[in-house]
Amino acid sequence: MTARDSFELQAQLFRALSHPVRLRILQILADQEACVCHLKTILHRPQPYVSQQLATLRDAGLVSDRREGTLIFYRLADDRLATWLDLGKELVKDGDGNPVSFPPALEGALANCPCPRCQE
Amino acid sequence: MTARDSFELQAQLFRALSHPVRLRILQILADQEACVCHLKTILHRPQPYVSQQLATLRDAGLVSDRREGTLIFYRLADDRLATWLDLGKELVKDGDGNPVSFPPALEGALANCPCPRCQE
DNA sequence: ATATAATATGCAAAGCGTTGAATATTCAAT
DNA sequence: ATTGAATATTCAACGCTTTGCATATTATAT
Repeated sequence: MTARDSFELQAQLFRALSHPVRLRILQILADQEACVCHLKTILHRPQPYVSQQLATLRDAGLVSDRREGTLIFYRLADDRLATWLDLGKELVKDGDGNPVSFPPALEGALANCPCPRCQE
Repeated sequence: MTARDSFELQAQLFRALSHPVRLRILQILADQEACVCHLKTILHRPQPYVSQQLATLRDAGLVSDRREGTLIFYRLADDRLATWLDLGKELVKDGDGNPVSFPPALEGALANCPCPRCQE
């Protein structure tokens, strides 16, 4: 492992994080694991689109998944990720250099989500 | 500021960080400020290339600069950035999922650098 | 075996980032 | 005013990312 390689690997990690939808997915998963249909409902995006973003996160080693019947639940691959992402939010500035406030993670069941956690 | 916007701004920050040369520059600046010629010497890259990467970092609000005669010194715009980047290194994994070790920041004067800090 | 629900993959068009090369700017010195 | 040194900007070619859409896979139920 050369020095150049380690920075390339770090850059790959940041590249996987440099997308607003993927960041939203990670924030949702920071709360608790979620199936694809749950994410698709929250994000208002077509299912293949969500699966593609999840594949990018999976390839980067940021999330892992587990199958339960026909549903597949995704979760953060590393517990430290959520904490680190939260810390990083303090460094985000808008166009004028002012700090940015993030919306609270939306928790609980979704009325229009077909997954078992939402249908009880 | 909508929710979608805040994640877009966060994504822009990560995009600026998703480049190996820019990450090396930030690590160098985490030690102390440096002029372009110093960075160019360490990185073995042509001057316009280095200035372009610095412009990307500046546009993202990650570095700021100060002119001293004909030299321009760059430094981290936020003290918390260095700490946060260091923390993030623990999350970097190689292709097999193993942790990655980063080379120590190379400090001190450079023999082949023309800047005043190296010519004493 | 078939049908259906949930998820994944493949593919192409459009957009964006990267890079090298040429050129422009800024400052200091003569 | 001209020169030289340090840095910045512009531009074009190339490659990668994004996105929507069609299709494939996997598992369950009948």
